[in-house]
Amino acid sequence: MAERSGYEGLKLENQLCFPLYACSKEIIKQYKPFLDKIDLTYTQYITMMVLWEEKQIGVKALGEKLYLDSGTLTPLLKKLEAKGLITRHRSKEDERNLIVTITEAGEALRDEAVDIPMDMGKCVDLSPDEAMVLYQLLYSILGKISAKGE
Amino acid sequence: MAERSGYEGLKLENQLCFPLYACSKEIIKQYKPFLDKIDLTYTQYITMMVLWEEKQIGVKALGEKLYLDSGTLTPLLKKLEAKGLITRHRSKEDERNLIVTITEAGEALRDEAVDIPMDMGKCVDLSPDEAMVLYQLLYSILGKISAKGE
DNA sequence: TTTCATATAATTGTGTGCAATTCAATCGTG
DNA sequence: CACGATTGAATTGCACACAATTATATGAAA
Repeated sequence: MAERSGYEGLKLENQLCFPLYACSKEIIKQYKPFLDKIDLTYTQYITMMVLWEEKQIGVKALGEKLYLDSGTLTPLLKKLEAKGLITRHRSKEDERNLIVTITEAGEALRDEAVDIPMDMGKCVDLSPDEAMVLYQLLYSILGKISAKGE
Repeated sequence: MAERSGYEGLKLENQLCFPLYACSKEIIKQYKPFLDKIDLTYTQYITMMVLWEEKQIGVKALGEKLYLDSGTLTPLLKKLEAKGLITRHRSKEDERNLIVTITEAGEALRDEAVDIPMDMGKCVDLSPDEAMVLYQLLYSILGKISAKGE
């Protein structure tokens, strides 16, 4: 009621996107000390999380899971390969597809990473209910956006 | 109950941080077509949003509002200056402080940006209640993290 | 089978994002 | 006033992130 300028929408505090963006960055920053211990960046960490589950996956499927494209993944995967955590090779059936496979060393790293989720949970400190609500809202948004792009 | 591997926490779907990170990126991607029209990147856009409100602000205060540091802001502000949207000059009282001031052209851009929040609202499509809950949870997290760093 | 369209990863270029360092200005203490 | 500590911006170096382009491989159609 107070504001009739027509510019109300153009305020940082009135945009959902901004706290989302800021929150994401700040939480990732909280991960840094824990990830430093296993010498991974955040993006490398979420990539390894997929590989700890899948053992083997194509770059395209990996990109869909992580919402990342080959421009980001190609150099990142080369670094993980250089660290000895994964191998990269072309699919025999279709040479266009590059398959990423976790190595022994990559598997072993999982044991060193096992406490990170709990350590981080302490940093963020939401109630289970709040976490659930937030989680569902975020995946609802992601679902709607993905649906739009087909 | 089903899973006793001890690795349950190390799954992408069980980490709050991941949907937050993915959601932030995907929404920013949705902004692109609208921001292209006024030739701003997302980071430049939120910077201009502060300046449309404040007219004039120091780099330090700007960084605190945007959760960005001088390493990000310095080159970004130079680009905005090159576009003629802002000016940069040192404070007379304390030469360490760099003051950013919006120009006429910067003010004028506000009129071209005025529809962006509504256009984006259509893209995300949450109910007002959901948006409010999400908004409050995010600022609650941001508040707790800021409080920890004093 | 040749050729055109499609699929996929890699490359290129631009713009963040942040830690660490540097540099200049200011402040506080003796 | 001197000088060491602090502050604030700029710089440097590294790692994304993504749009656009390129290159190669596959598949489909004539």
